[in-house]
Amino acid sequence: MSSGRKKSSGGAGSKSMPPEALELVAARFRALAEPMRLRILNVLMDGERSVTQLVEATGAGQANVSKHLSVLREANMVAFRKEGPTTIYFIADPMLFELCDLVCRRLKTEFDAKAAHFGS
Amino acid sequence: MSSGRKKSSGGAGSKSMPPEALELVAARFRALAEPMRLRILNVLMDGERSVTQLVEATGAGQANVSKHLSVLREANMVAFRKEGPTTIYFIADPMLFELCDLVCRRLKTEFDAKAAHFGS
DNA sequence: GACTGATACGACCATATAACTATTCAGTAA
DNA sequence: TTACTGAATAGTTATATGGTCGTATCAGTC
Repeated sequence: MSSGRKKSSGGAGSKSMPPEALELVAARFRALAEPMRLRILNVLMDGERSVTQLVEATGAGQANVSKHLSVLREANMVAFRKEGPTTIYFIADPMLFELCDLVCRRLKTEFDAKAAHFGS
Repeated sequence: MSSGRKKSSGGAGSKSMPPEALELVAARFRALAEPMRLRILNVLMDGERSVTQLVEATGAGQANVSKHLSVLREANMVAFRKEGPTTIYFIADPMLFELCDLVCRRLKTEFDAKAAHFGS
């Protein structure tokens, strides 16, 4: 049983999902598939920021940051509040912390495994 | 402290990551950003399958499935073994189970929250 | 009202890529 | 060898999207 897995494992994997659900999940991952958006999220993980602050922190153009923020907004990953003329964004989805941690840990594992091959 | 988070939370979020690392993480998510690839992974979560079986299970063209499999291979998410003339693919990254479970649960949470608004 | 700063939006271009068709390659059997 | 099957690849097209520029909108100030 190297790869077999019971159907009753959980709520995610097994039992074929309908196309609409797959599209929703894909859209989720698609929002995270851009380095610039990850950088924005990474900054926001340190605390809320205005658009101008994000522009400075990322080095990207204002229009570009604004567009990426709208993508993250539609994915319900960030939210904002208005404070006078400025808009302040913050992370709205706590899942992001777990998600990024999961992927980063996995990448580190693979990297270490590769490094071990050279170290042998 | 509604959005503040300590810097020492883990290995993922905080402390700005270098662009190369962000690109690696993005590539990871990019591989999961296609419904068809999710469908393939979903089938593989029930156990290993040949390419032909995947073609039948997904309803996609053979060339298309093959290309998606190569993407998943490069992302180290699936692996394969040859058995005579057929190639048998299986999930190589256990992280996928957690990852999909995480996203699916989150989607369900949001869906239920929206449904509650109508039910009130 | 006019002006300034902060942000969002639309148009545009360049690039990436999903899906399809046809072809090629590898392995097996006759 | 030839024929057949399973799988990968090349070439093409259509679409999606990231980045940039210019402009619109909106809040605050003079």
